[in-house]
Amino acid sequence: MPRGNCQGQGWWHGKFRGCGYRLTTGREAILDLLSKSEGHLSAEDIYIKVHPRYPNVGLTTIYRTLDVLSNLGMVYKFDFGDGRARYELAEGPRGAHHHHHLVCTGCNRVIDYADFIDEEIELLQQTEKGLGKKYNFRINNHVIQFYGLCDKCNGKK
Amino acid sequence: MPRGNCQGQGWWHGKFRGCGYRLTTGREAILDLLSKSEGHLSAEDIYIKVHPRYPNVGLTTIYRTLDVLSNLGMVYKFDFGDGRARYELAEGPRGAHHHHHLVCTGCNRVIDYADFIDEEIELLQQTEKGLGKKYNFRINNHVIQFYGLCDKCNGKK
DNA sequence: TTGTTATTGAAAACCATTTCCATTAATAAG
DNA sequence: CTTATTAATGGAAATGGTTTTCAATAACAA
Repeated sequence: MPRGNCQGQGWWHGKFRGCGYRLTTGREAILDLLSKSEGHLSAEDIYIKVHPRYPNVGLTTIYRTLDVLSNLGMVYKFDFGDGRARYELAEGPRGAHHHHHLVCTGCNRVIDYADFIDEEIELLQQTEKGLGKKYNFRINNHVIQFYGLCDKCNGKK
Repeated sequence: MPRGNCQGQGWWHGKFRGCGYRLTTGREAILDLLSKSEGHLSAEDIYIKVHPRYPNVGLTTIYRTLDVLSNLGMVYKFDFGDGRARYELAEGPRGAHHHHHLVCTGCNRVIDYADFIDEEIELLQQTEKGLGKKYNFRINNHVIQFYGLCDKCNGKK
């Protein structure tokens, strides 16, 4: 059964099955948590939330599942510079609320923003198109992040 | 002597001295290499190039120096998803050639591009301004990256 | 030249993530 | 439903980039 780029439309089950992945308790629990949480969860965050209820979902499984989800395009993986990866559901059941990130390098707080997002998306799409053609790339993702100091951290000097 | 955000104009020496840092052989060697290399060097890359000529510049010093340079804003630190940080001189002696990155998730190749860069910068500046005001952030950096498959990796399926 | 102290290297510690491998369980076939 | 196949699992161990420790060194100011 095919495994590669399985970019479908449906939700969990169909997508998993269609790509030859099995639907397990752990995977459902992780997807469930992600869809109920407000973004930026680390593998450990997820473990701490999921493991008590599903004691036979280990940290290893969390990592493996996140990797699968990431490859399927169902989850985005971010690096906010604090030494651990963060994960976010790419699109909720009721459609995406696209946003980008504003990261405080002082306290590692991350703010989702959607201001100016339309202009950003517009520009990104043009750029993707142009770059894709020029460099012969099949672009399927992008990252925009701003780094700075939040008011609290800025005050502390 | 002050250590914090020392965003000056001059080049190495002045900047270092002004911030209370000492100018050492190792630091000069690292800066020298960075200014002569085309971007995206990892700490190890730098070590391999610098250590033979300066045997008493260890990997630890490389990391520490890169950290200092990064804090001074003289070097940008990037994560291209291959598990190691990459560093780039923020601005060459003859001024910056600003660019963003196009990363192949297949072979980890990184392409610098400067197409559309003017529009990107323009939008980024507007966004920075707006976000800074709205969220009370002192923004001093940004990242734009595109991820995809280069022609070779795309062909392989 | 000398005193102060930032900087250094080597080794050890750190810690997020990955790998190993024997066991378990999801799925398909009968 | 039962059984066979093999993907998935978890705990422990390994990995590997980065950071910390600490005694020795070297930049710099006096």
